[in-house]
Order: sequence, then structure tokens, then C-alpha cells
Amino acid sequence: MNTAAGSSVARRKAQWSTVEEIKQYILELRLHPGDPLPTETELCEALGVSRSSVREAMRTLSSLDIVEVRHGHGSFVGGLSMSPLVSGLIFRSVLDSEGDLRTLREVVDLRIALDLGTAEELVELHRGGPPRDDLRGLVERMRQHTARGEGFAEEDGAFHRELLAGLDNTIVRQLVSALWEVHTEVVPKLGLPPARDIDKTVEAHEAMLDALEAGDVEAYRTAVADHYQPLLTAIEAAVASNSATPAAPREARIS
Amino acid sequence: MNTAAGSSVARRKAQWSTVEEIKQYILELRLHPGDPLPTETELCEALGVSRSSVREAMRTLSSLDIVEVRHGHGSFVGGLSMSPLVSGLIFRSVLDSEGDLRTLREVVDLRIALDLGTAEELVELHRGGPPRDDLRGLVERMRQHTARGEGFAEEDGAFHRELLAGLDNTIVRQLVSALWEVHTEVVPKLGLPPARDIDKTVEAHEAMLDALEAGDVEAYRTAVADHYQPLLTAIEAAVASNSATPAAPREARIS
DNA sequence: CGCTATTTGTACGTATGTATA
DNA sequence: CTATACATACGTACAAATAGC
Repeated sequence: MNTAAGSSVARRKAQWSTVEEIKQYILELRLHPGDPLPTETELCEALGVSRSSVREAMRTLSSLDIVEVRHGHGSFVGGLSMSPLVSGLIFRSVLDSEGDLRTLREVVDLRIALDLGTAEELVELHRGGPPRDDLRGLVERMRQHTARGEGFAEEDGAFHRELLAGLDNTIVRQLVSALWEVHTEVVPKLGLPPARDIDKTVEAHEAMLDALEAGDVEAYRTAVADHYQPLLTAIEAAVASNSATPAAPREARIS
Repeated sequence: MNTAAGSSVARRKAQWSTVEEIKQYILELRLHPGDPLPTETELCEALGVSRSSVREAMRTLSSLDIVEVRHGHGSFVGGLSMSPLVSGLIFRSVLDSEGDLRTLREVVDLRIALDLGTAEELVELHRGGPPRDDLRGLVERMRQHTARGEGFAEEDGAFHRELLAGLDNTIVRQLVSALWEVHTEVVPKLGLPPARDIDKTVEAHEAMLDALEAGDVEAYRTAVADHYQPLLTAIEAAVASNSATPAAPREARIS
């Protein structure tokens, strides 16, 4: 009955459809991240498509972090994280690294906008609350690392993550973490040197903390701007030195 | 020599490797969005992997909008847009629609934070500039639609898009547009009713515009908050009515 | 520890729809 | 309209990882 390629009626656009059907399956069963999904074979006969089609659909959903697939174990509902955004922004940042580092600068500007935009709510949140000794400690460790000439990426990440911890908005927190991740992953890929006036960054962290505990929104906004200034000037400096060496496109390994 | 499955040395981890190699290919040739890529057959022999692996890799990159594949034509470098973020957030919003509409509310809060965080730069940008007659016209058309009892999604989207048009930050503009898209796509999917006090939203748009042209940052921030208030109360109302009908999980079409 | 069953990952061949020239 | 190039889908076989015995 069926030819080797299957009936011509049923294979109109299995690709797009399969992705949507698997999404519908998750929605209609009200599954949560981590819940198990049917095996690929089961999905094949349930949806009436070949295994290749199911696999490509699962790959699509997997790259969007809607499903997570573990080799030799099974497939599960994914974490619905910001990882696709991170991948895309990293690639985009490295791609336009030839010229003006535009994407990287825009990522920093977006981080600034988010810190400014959450300022009022964050200050309000800390009004009357206990002092943030945890953030104080992180700033102190930053200072120690700087004194030894070391970096403090770990503490910086923890600071910005913990800063927004009380914010009751998962997406904002995830987005801020994602943008921090983009920044810290891209900078070494491009071989950018760390900022010269790195001690100013430590002071700015402390100023943000002071303003937060003092309940001073305007001082907080100023401290945020000061905090990102070294990063922006480092990017500008890199652009200036890059424009001297235009960096012609290398030969591709694939010919 | 080679078995049907290929030499066991060359096929260690083709999956992960293939997407990275294709990304490297784009990076090393400094390709731009729209530039053509090798055909799948060429990529197969260049990377030494099978067609299936190349196809799955291309699917991954395609869903991240790093490559764009046109049926029967070829593959090209993608637009590097925010579409994966949109897909993920829409799915996430619909998934947790059972209870508190948490994701949808968080998306609105993120939009507020972005409008607040760009307020200062936006006001500064318009200082001394010409009045925004284009935005004025959009508000007027909103008012007309409201008088006829119609919606004004088109004008609303254009307003928020044009508002940030002068911002010299592509990522911020794309993110704001993406979040607007998430909101307008999710609301009908969940069957949420439009806000009651929709005329307040029109007034808030006008107030934002007034504050912008007056150079008053604080008034602009207040107008932004007023603008989103009807949306937030509509979400709260939907949550209240949802909690009455818990909406048990339906049967999945796939068994 | 090894064995086995289950499940995902890779490879290859082939047929077919689709867009371009 | 025909021809060509290309992506899409199916089926099958085998490799690799994981879990449980």
C-alpha cells in the first residue's frame, strides 16, 4: 500500500507540524520542566511521521530549551531558560567583532537600562529591610582580588545575581544573568584586555550598595552609570586599536 | 574499508561538533545575514558527516535564527533576531496559564523596566529636537479606534517601536519589539478579555509623549507606569476568575 | 563486575515536493 | 513547460550511552 516514502497525502509539511504537535502535547498535559516525554519511537507512531522528522523536531525544541534530551536515557520537558538568547547574542557579538564591537556595547547598554529600570522597585524593596551583608562581603572579596592583581568575575556575577534576588520576577533575573553571561563569555573570545581602572568598578559596586541601603534612588542610578563606565571605555579602546589592524578574513577550514 | 556506518574514528561526537563547525565557518568567513551558505551536500563532504547530522545541525541553527533555510533554494546566514526568545516566552506564558499567569505578568514588568531604564536617554535625545508628529498621529488614531469600540494593536505596536527608533541600540529595540509581540500573541491564546479602562491607555500614551517633548523625565516615568496599569489589572482580574475554575488538564491527543 | 534491554545518535539510500532558470 | 538543483521526508541498519539486573 504505502510506498517507501509514505503516502503522499500525509507528508505535506510534517516538519513544522511535528514541532507544534509536540508543544501541544506538553501544553495539554500541563507538564512541567523535568517531566518525562514519550520516546522517539512512541512519538513516531503517535504522530504518524518518521523518526527523522521526530528527531529534527526534537532538535528544534531542544535548541529552544523547550525539551531536554539525554542520550540513552530519554527526553524531558526543558528548563525554558534564556540559553537560546545567550547563544544568539554571543554569536552575534563575535560576528561583528571585526569593526565596532557594536553588539557587545549594546549588550552593556541593555544591562544599564535594566539596572536603571529596576532601581525604584529595588530601593523600595530594601527600605526598612536588613542590610545586605552578603553583598558587602562580595565587595570586600572583590577588593582583595584587585589588590592581588586578580580578576573577580565570580564575585561580580554573584553580586548582580544576588542584587536582584528579592525581585519576584524570574524573567528579569534570568535576563540579567543571561546578559552577564554573554558579556563574560564574549570578552575572552575577542581577547579584550580587562579594564584599566578596575578599582573604580569595585568602588561603584560599593556605591550602589550604599545608595540602596540609604534608600537614595538618584544616587543608585548614578552609581549604576559609574559601574559600567570602565566596561564601556574598555570597549571603545579596543575598537580604536582594532581599527588600526583591520583583521582581514581568515581562510575557512571548510573549502 | 569503511563499514556502512562509517569509520569509527571520525564519528565521535558529530552532533555537537557539526553546529560549532558551521558557526565557525560563518565566523571565519565574516559572513553577514543573507549571505549564502554551502549546500547540505557540500557541508556533508566538507565536515565528513552524514546528511542527517548536517540537517539536524542546520535545524538547530535555523531555530536560533543563525541560519535561514529556504526550501528548494538554499541556506543562508540568518537574521540573528530575537525570534527564539519570542517562541520560548510565548510557550512559557501559555504553559503556566493554569494558575497565576506569572510569566505574562513578568513580561509586562520587564517592558516597564525597559521603558523606565531608557527614559533618561530618550528624554535627552528629544531635547531640542522636533516634535514627534508621527507619534501624535498614532495616538489620534488610537483615540478614533477606541471611540468605535475597536482595538488598536497595530497603532500600539507602531508607537512603542517608533518611540525608541532614535535609540542607536538595535538590541534594546528588538527586545522591546519582541516583548510586545509576546504580549499580543499570548493574550488571544489565553482568551483574556481586553482591559476595561482602555481609554486610560490612550491618555497614557499621550502623557508619555507630552512628557517627552517637555523634557520632563519624572513625568515620563509616571506616564509609563500609568500606561501599563490597565494591562496589569486585566491580568489580575483574569487570575481571579481563573482561580474559580481550576481548569483540569485535558486529555492529550497523543496517547 | 559484566550482561542486557532501552533509548538516543549517526549513517546511508531513496523517493518526492519545491523553487529557480 | 521542461530541466535542474535543492530541501524534505521515509525507512532501515548500526553505534553509543544509560539504567537495571
